[in-house]
Amino acid sequence: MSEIRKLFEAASSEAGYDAEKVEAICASGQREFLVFGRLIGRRGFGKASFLKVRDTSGELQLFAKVDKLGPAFEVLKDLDLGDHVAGRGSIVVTKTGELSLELTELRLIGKALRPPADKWHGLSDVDLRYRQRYVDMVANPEVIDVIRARATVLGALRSFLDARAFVEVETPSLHPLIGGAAARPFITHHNTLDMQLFLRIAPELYLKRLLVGGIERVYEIGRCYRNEGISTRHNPEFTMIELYQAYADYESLMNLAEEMLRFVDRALEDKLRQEGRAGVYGAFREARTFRLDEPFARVPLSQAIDRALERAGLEPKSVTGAYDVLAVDDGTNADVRAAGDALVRELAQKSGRKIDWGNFRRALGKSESSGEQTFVAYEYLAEPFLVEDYRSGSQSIPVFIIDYPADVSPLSRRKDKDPTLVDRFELFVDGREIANAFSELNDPDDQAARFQAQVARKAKGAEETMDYDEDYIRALEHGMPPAAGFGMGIDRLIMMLTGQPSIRDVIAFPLLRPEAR
RNA sequence: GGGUCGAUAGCUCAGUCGGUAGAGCUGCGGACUUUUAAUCCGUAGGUCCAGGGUUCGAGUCCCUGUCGACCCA
Repeated sequence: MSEIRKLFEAASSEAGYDAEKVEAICASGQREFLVFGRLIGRRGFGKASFLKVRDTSGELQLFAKVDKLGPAFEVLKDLDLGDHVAGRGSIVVTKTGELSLELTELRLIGKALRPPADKWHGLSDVDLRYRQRYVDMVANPEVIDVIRARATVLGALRSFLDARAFVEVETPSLHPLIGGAAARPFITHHNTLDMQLFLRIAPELYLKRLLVGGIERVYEIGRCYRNEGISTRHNPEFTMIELYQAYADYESLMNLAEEMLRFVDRALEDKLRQEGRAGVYGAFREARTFRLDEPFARVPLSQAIDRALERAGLEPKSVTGAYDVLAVDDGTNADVRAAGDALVRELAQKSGRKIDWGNFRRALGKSESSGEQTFVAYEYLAEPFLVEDYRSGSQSIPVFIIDYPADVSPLSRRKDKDPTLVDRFELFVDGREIANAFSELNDPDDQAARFQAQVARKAKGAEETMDYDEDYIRALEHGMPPAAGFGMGIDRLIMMLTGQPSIRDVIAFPLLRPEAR
């Protein structure tokens, strides 16, 4: 354990240094300490000097006096902010009440040639913060809190799953085919095999092969790559957890997901408390506008649409029954367009909510099936309002949207009672999607047909489609146990738990354009 | 892809009406033995994002581009 931390624990209480403890230490003869850390502040007084030193556990003031330090006092001349120093001395409390180490030894043990960021304003250039994270972290130590929180959360996820007999595996991230999600891949090449490869967009199909092989509970936490734009919610490489459980269905995974989020949050809180950083957890908690402690809502997608429309003051059927009138694309004939325009004018006037009708109609126009239309309706009519529609007190509660259209779910098992729907859910926390899960399709013929449909869409020019994976079909033909699978974006989870507004804040080195010269 | 804002010293920023490029911090030199952004004195530091245009004269006005932030899609 770091000496600074040890010293603080021995000599201070929550409020600050504890005079009695300091006395006790001095009396016990243990007042000598050796600390290492980075110099983050200094105030010089000629023959005396105050140095503020930080290590991973905290900050401590070193008090250098020429009469105690002797010739080593000269070291001060060469010290710059950012340097790493070693200081040995005995604890004292200064006139102003700050716990300090009165130095008998001082050594420069690591030199900083470049100055740190502005000591008062810090580093506020957002681009520079991400580009030179090492500068950012020194200037804004709360960045480290988030990185540490990330490690804690990953550890908690693992212990949660390990305790439930899940096996952690690592599957390939170089894929010969595109599969497991709807996204554009990064393309790369293997020289000796002279083979085109894709960086994985999801580990899904490999994990399900392991189900076929007999690992009944399996999960992977790993990097995935999607060749798409960058935003506050998207980084082209991101970390995902996927887990699969044989002889389970999506309902059991909803229970698991709820438990898992609460477990992880509690683990984060416990860890920070243990480390004496309860305030850090408090700040995370403070930044949240949602709560995890109440049962999550579970709402069928079509009901979510109806409910959102009702809350908007609209008769649900007036919209859900009129998709064909509302849809527009370049080929829409004038009469239909006029009827759609009239309907939207009427709806927009009645609606108590700002709905993006224009883009909703264009998305309907691009839809190729009624299932897609329903999904699009959900995206525009219900999803933007989840935070308003599902609340407890002043906070939103997480929502499982369940029973998606089969048309938008190429890997999910159809519902027994309604084959146009699938046993699937997406979990929204604070209005943001963080997880997607479903009962897995294990019928090789149905899967083959859905791969075919994907290939056909690609032939028509669609970009985010999967390839036909023959080996995966062959695996299913060997018999995959009925199973349910769950995928969650780790980065978004961390954002949510730590209250960070941008995915870049939870990724140490987000992808950036090359530095301008 | 669209909109808004921005880019000036190592860092954070100011720069009026178009007329010699500024401050604080940092750095460097000096004073100072209990400071909390220490203080005080001195000093150094510039491709004003790039290119073009208007003008006697452009950090400032105009155009184009690059990069970034935020919002929207």
